[in-house]
Amino acid sequence: MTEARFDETIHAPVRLRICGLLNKADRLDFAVLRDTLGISDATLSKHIKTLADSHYVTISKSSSAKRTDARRVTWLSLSPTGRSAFAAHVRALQDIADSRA
Amino acid sequence: MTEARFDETIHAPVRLRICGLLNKADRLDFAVLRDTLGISDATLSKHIKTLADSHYVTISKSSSAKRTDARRVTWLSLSPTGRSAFAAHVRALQDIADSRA
DNA sequence: CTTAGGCTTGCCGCCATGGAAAATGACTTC
DNA sequence: GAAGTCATTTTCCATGGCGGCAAGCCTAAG
Repeated sequence: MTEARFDETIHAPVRLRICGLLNKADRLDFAVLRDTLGISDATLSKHIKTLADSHYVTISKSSSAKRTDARRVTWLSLSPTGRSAFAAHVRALQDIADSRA
Repeated sequence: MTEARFDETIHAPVRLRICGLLNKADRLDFAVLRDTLGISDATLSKHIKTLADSHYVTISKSSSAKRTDARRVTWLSLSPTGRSAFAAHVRALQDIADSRA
């Protein structure tokens, strides 16, 4: 069981939600995430970059099928490292909520 | 049972910890809280003000006992409103952790 | 009146955040 | 293969939070 560890990078509201969503889904499409969060392309892109720089999120772009209307999709997912960090952060939050920290 | 409600004011790391601590203890001395959090007087004072402005925290200063070494103490505590808000915020965090939000 | 303790405020630098708009990159099309 | 599209990414810029130092205040004690 991972140690509780408060993570400033994850704590920011938008990034916390991103991690929560990615933690449940195996992966999510950039556009879907952006709409779910109700933020702009630019904003999501920057938060994803922040998380990717910490190796918490991985990005993979579908080369797309040859045929016309096949959208190009950017898939986002939490890396194992990201899952651990998120779990540790959640634990830190629980400790705070219970006033154990 | 209160609704889950994400509260930006409470979410800031230092304030989240302040609320967590005050939520458990009935009230805490300014100095103790400052040392527990490991921050400066100024910083704690400003965060407390922020919370007080939202009516989450109440401040009461002991007039002190007449006798000499009786320290003047500033007691801080979570108001009922503050407790509800904190509980609601914690619930919002749980929802995010479980990806229900 | 002067001190001293203890919180509060003003000041200032620094970094985070968000969106609009310009810039990219990777296909499609003609 | 030049031009167009679409889906992000970056740049630019304005706004606002945060922290500490130092000065200010207030209250109680000399």
